[in-house]
Amino acid sequence: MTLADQPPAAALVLQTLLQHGPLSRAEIGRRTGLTAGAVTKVATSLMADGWITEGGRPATERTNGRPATPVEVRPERALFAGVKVTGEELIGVLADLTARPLASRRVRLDSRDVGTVVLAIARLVDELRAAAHLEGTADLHGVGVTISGDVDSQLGTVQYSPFLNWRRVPLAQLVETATGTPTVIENDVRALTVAEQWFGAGVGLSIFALVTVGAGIGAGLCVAGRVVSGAHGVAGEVGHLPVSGTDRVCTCGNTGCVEAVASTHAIVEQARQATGDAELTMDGAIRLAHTGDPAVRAVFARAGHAVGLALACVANLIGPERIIISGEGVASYDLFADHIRQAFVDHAFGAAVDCDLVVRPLPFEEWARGGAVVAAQRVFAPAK
Amino acid sequence: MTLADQPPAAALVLQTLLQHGPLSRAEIGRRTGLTAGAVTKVATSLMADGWITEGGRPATERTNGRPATPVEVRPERALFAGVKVTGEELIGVLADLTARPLASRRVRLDSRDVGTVVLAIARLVDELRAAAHLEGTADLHGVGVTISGDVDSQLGTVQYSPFLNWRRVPLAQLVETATGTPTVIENDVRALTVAEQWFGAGVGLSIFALVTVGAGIGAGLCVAGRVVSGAHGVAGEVGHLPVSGTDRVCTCGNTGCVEAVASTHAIVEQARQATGDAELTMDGAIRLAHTGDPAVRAVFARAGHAVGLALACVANLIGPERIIISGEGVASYDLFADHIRQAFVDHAFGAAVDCDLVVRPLPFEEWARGGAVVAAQRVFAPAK
DNA sequence: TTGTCTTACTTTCCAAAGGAAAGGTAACGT
DNA sequence: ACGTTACCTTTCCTTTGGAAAGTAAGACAA
Repeated sequence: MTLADQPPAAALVLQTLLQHGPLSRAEIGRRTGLTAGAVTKVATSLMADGWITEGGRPATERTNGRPATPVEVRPERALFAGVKVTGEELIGVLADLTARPLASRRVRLDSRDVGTVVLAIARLVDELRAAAHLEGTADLHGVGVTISGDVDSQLGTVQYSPFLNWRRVPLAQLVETATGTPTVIENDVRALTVAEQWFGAGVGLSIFALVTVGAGIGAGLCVAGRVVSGAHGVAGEVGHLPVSGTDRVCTCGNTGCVEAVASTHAIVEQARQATGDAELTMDGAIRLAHTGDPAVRAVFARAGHAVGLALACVANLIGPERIIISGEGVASYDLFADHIRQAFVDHAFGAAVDCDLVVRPLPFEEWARGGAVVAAQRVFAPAK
Repeated sequence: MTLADQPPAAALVLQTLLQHGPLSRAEIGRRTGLTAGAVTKVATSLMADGWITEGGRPATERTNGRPATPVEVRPERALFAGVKVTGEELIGVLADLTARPLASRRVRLDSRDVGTVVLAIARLVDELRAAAHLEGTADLHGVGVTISGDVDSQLGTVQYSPFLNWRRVPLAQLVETATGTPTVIENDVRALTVAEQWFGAGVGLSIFALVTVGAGIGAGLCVAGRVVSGAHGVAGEVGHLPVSGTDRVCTCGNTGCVEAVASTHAIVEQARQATGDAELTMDGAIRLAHTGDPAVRAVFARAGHAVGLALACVANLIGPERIIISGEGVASYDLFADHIRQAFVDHAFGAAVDCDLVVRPLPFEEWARGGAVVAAQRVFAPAK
């Protein structure tokens, strides 16, 4: 089922293939530091177990010598379900071993009661499982549930979820029982970070950050191949970095938080104040800004400035190779972009400005896919 | 010479003994996860090579059964020199394997020319070497040079040092040639962080930060056993987090930097403005504050507030188990302490307030000791 | 066609490392 | 004295991956 009965190097080889597509055995050896003999043995073993297969075009060009026989991952070897839980709905995705999404479903939640939600998750997973059967492959290998808030993925418990008002819920156990499938849970931003680490804009980077801008503003940090969880479950809380003046009060009760000026809610509120239109929506504000309304544009400018400062904090503190900017807020990115960049380059210290800023509009399904990747990690990156 | 001819587990065992004093073989097995047999083998091998010795009181209490025979590190097995280079002087320390300082020297620098400094380092190391001979043990095993600025410890080059105005100086190679002893170099704050990680307030913590407050304000981060270097050599730049208002301009040209209000220089300058006394020194400012001068006290309060915000940023972003506060500024810590703590608890998000704040007055020799520890790391934590 | 060159892959052999398990050892209590 | 307990040692064995020699498959040239 897992790689447990494979040699340790098998995980290394599989990871390399997952991240870098079809490769010849020789190339795998070069990248992993294994000898050619070792690669052959591992590859044979992985092939016997259906994890990889020969075929696929080699990435390398023609040369002298014997032509290479590339091997590649068999994506259908294992399927995973990822479920993102919000206060209002469940978003589910079925993904294969290479994290390609095969199906997705959304379900509204009418109750935030633990039992109800667990049942809804189980039903959603069953639908995805049915879709998996349509794919004509084996059963689900694992389920990954992601949720915002304080999640202890080791224990498998949700320590505290503000949106659902849950405390110390052993969600992994509950979902595992309800679905009959091994289940892991993880904080939503961290799961998204893991997905980017293995299959997104973080592949191959030793250290990077993922910042999501939207209803909330959060971040995931990946250092030396592991996503930082923080000693107390708190990490990547860029939304509450105190960098944006003292005039607005954040939902957390403080002043100065990035979220107090740059969250969707904060932007709408400020735009309403600026225009005097108490009914203004985000879309309306974006339209006004696009038509050049100076007051609304100033709101976006300030938000962009705050986000830029937050990115500078991240860059100055951990020195990432790249910061991936994402989230619903990215839809109106053109309104912030210059201000984000400007504030960032102004306040990034020294070589920290060399940090690469990348914008990725990750749709909501991507968040659910993060869950699937976390579940898949149990297979291809065991015991980390 | 090194642990190279010892089994891989030897490093693990030696590290455990270095960090947790005399332990019985059984206890080592429990802590490292090795079997009893493996520990015996490794211990025998380490003992044959002089790294450890039987003896020392066991930390555990009397119980039934055969009494334990504790083993402990032989500190004199290897000696290391640590040198901290500043713009004005060299500080050198001779330390043993357990990082205990055996001797220390200071030398004024009258030139910042590379050749001159290298020569002065070599002379200083020779003096320490002489002291080592007095100790009646073997020769120096390694030299660790630390220096503030952008240091690439892999390459062994100082990429940029503002204080010395050096660029791309292959210092490790130069010092190694001049002293005839294997030499490593490292950024000074990172070296201090490594020292705390192995032998200080960071022992046993999975994630912690060290913040130094003084002429500059910097930090070292230790995540999952490794000190973060940053992709571009920049990391832990808390001094330039933009959290402290826009009225004062930092040396980096920006406004809002913590250093602009909380560095020694900034405090003196603000105190001079507040009192109108253009000759006021730091000591004078501290005296005035202690006698209750409200204007000067406000300067310290603001500095403490800024440092507290910076600590909150660190806590919110990486979620350390502990933040060690250190540096020359700690001398007047009583003037800041409450404001630091207040700003920290106000702005630390959620469980991040559980982060432990510890004050450690690390004298300047400790910085040099950091270099010795970095050099020693090459022995007991190879190839990390 | 044939030989040589180059690179890819496979096979065989082997040394290292640490686990499992059994045995030896030194204290205590009865 | 004897059992109990926990520590330590020894022996044996599996696993793992490296070294090195051998095989395969194409290009190229004579």
